[in-house]
Amino acid sequence: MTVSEVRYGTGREALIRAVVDVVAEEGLDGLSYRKVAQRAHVNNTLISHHFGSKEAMLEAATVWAVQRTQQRADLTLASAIDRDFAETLTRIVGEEPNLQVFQYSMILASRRSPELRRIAGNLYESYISMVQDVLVRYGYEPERAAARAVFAALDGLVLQQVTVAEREEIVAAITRLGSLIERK
Amino acid sequence: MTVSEVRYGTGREALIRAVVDVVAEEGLDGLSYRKVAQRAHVNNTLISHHFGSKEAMLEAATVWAVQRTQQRADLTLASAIDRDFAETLTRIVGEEPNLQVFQYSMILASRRSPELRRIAGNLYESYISMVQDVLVRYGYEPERAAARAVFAALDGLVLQQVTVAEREEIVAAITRLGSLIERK
DNA sequence: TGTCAAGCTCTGCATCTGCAGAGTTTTTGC
DNA sequence: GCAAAAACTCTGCAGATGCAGAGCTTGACA
Repeated sequence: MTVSEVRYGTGREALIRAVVDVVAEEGLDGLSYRKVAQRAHVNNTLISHHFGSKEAMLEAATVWAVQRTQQRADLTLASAIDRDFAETLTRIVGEEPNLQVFQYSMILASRRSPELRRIAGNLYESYISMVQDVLVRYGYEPERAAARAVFAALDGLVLQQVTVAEREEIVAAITRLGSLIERK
Repeated sequence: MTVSEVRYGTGREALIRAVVDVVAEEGLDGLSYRKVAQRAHVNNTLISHHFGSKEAMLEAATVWAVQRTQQRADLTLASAIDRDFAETLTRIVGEEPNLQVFQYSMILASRRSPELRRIAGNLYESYISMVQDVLVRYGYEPERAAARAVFAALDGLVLQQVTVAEREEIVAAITRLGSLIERK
């Protein structure tokens, strides 16, 4: 029996990380047991062992990605949407773009999966709450619509960053967003 | 030979429409020649005949979707980001959600395809220009950063509409966005 | 040290996939 | 009306896929 390249007992997490990378780089259409396993340096049937099905594997990877993103969001926590914040957010996104791309893929996939929809809905609500806190510091009443709109702007700009735009363009847009919402 | 259910000569467009629907409903991972052909009511090998490959079929569908979206965007053209605009935009999105979902899928896929990246980049730039025109009417200088940010907010809100949020929430957020950017 | 459960690999298979090549049908243009 | 091109269908196939079932390895615990 071939000895696995990962430490015994760490295969599950290696698979999850591999899922995120493969999906981000090759899309959900490029995802297969063999590709994930190769990336994780384990045997592909370990996927069935740990997750049972492809769908369950994706759900587990989504939960992992969400947790990881929220840890990193805590590092980004802002009291203002200014240039510092823009530089920090785009730097963090740029360090691990696959994490974001994977999540956008799963957001879209949530249309076909009640469980993913629940996870995605909760994730977005938590982000909207964080933005709402920031808006309160800007002097706004705590209201959902404004927070949702501002969060959507950040979400949309991150989507542009990982797809068609340059980081500097996103830094400028986020900074400008901050000045747009300043109470005058 | 089985008689096709679509009028002779219209198979190509039927396939393209079917691609958009299948991708939106089942993801790129759920896309196959047989599924698309079944949806289009033609024989699956007509795909090879018209497009040559799966990738080329997706590019053709993207071009079609972009053109169709831009026609519909012209119907949405706003002089203001207000409640009327919000109702119209969300209504149009709600009438044909698959078109939007397909495009988000292809935006993500553009990371892996120079041609898709070019198409997506152009599409986004044209939208940002439209938003810039609106901002000029609001009394803003013609500058890219603000337009990009406001377009991103609309893009992010449409993404939420087709995934995790209710239409009324999006209407409220777009309306609120309008008031946030009003010069005071 | 031995046992058992969890982690892991190997073998195998039914089904699906993209698409090649040949043949049929419809349209176009002279 | 006929020939050629475009549109379309049928048959077939090599390769890929998810995952079942059996067996091997490692770690935990008594």
